[in-house]
Amino acid sequence: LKQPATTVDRRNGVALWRQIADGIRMAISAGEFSAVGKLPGEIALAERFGVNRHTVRAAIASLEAEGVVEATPGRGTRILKQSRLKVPLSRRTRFSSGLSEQAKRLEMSYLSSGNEPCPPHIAEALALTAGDECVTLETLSLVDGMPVSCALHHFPASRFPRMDHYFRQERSITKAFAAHGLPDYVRDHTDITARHADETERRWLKLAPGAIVLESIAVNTDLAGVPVQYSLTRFAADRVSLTVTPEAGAL
Amino acid sequence: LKQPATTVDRRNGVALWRQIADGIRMAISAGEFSAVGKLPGEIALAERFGVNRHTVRAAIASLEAEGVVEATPGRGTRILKQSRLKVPLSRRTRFSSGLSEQAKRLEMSYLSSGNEPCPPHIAEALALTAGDECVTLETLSLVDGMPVSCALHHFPASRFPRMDHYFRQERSITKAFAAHGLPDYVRDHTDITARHADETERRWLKLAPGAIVLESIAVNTDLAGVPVQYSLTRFAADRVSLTVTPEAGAL
DNA sequence: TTTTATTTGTCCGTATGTATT
DNA sequence: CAATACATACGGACAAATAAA
Repeated sequence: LKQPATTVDRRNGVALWRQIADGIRMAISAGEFSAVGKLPGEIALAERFGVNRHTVRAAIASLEAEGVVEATPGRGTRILKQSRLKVPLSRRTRFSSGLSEQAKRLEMSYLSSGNEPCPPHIAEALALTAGDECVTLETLSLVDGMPVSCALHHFPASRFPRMDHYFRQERSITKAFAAHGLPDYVRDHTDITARHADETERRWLKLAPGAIVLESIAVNTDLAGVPVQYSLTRFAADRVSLTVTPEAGAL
Repeated sequence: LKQPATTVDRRNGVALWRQIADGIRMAISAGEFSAVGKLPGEIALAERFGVNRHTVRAAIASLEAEGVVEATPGRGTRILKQSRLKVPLSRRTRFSSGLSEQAKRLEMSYLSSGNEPCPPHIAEALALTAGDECVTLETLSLVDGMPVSCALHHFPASRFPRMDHYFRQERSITKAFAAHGLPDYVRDHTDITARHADETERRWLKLAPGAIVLESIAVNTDLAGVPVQYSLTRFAADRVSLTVTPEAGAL
């Protein structure tokens, strides 16, 4: 009797079909089936994971809903998506730079904005005193029409009172800074974690339940080192990888 | 009627209690309850997540099993572990540097090693021709006894034929390089993605099913820019955040 | 010390989701 | 498309431990 190649655990809060869907997705992005361009048969997959064929079917159905594969009776399950977008992180990180070679259409759309007292931990990062006013801005980045990241930005209201207004005009944070008389800015530091996407993120990024987001918390400063922007960005983990390079200076 | 502050989804393969456990763990590491040092009551948490108290209890039970919190009747649920380990990424990234202030015991243990023809994509990164021999080395990093990351390293066999041997003696890649006559090396670039942990990673890193790993692919070079090391490192996402800073130079 | 409120722990039952045969 | 077994989630009620009045 053959031992299952990949084991899955029961009774741990994650349904078997989801664990298997994740396992198949992982194998796809590792290029395991790229030679044939389609998945092994349902029975073969069931043996590989040591589960029933119905369970594999449930996993494939969820991958189909994600647009990762396409199952056709008699033909098999074809793989639709494979590679990830490389998002460069450097000392001069901008949305457009580095992505233009990888895609045709880059858009940054407006979600919401506001004006509120700065939360303590953000005030600290922006070198403000807690309670100082700050401008908030929520944005969504799309690459060739596919949502890639959503972000919540904080700016000191005293220095950049109309960031939201200028952003809605220009659809660019760099240009909104320029409109405030700041021609250039650099990345101070970036903190990267990963977690499951919540409901709002899944809606904005068009993610399936259980999907993973890469969360980056970044602080930008002007050339004198004074903080000008605090950003919390969430990337769809299965669509991007973050690439840290020294070429454009340290991040 | 009050809207739940944090939303969780049903019927998507991830149990509610697991989503809530992740949500509470996230809030803890964000320092949300650090003022009181304990969690809100079960009823308050149930309202916050919009679920039954029993569901919150299941979440807390799993956090208790992880050693994150400790529940006592009448007293509440005390927080035992607080923050994520901040793993610095810089041009001079070393396992020990930057972590020594955050923990007492830093260990790097040996898992396995080998000698094999270099896979094409790794050969390209190491500036070798495909099929050239390379030394592989698998390691596990522990911080205060808790596994934090596991890694698979590749080295050019012609230049560093005994990396595995020296590593097993010294328990340090830096020292193993030094034993080969390479006193210093720097990080060229790092590629970061996130995905669900597979079974092997769950076993090594002591992770629950459904847990997330941050995967970093890094290339180190000598001071002349010649590649010396290709590393695939998987971090337990709920135990670390990767911090990219320019202080020590670019990563 | 007693009382009271709060909080965790345990019991019951019921409905639905998950996985196998 | 069954039928079955188990896990998950909810609702209510009450007991036990703790802390504060």
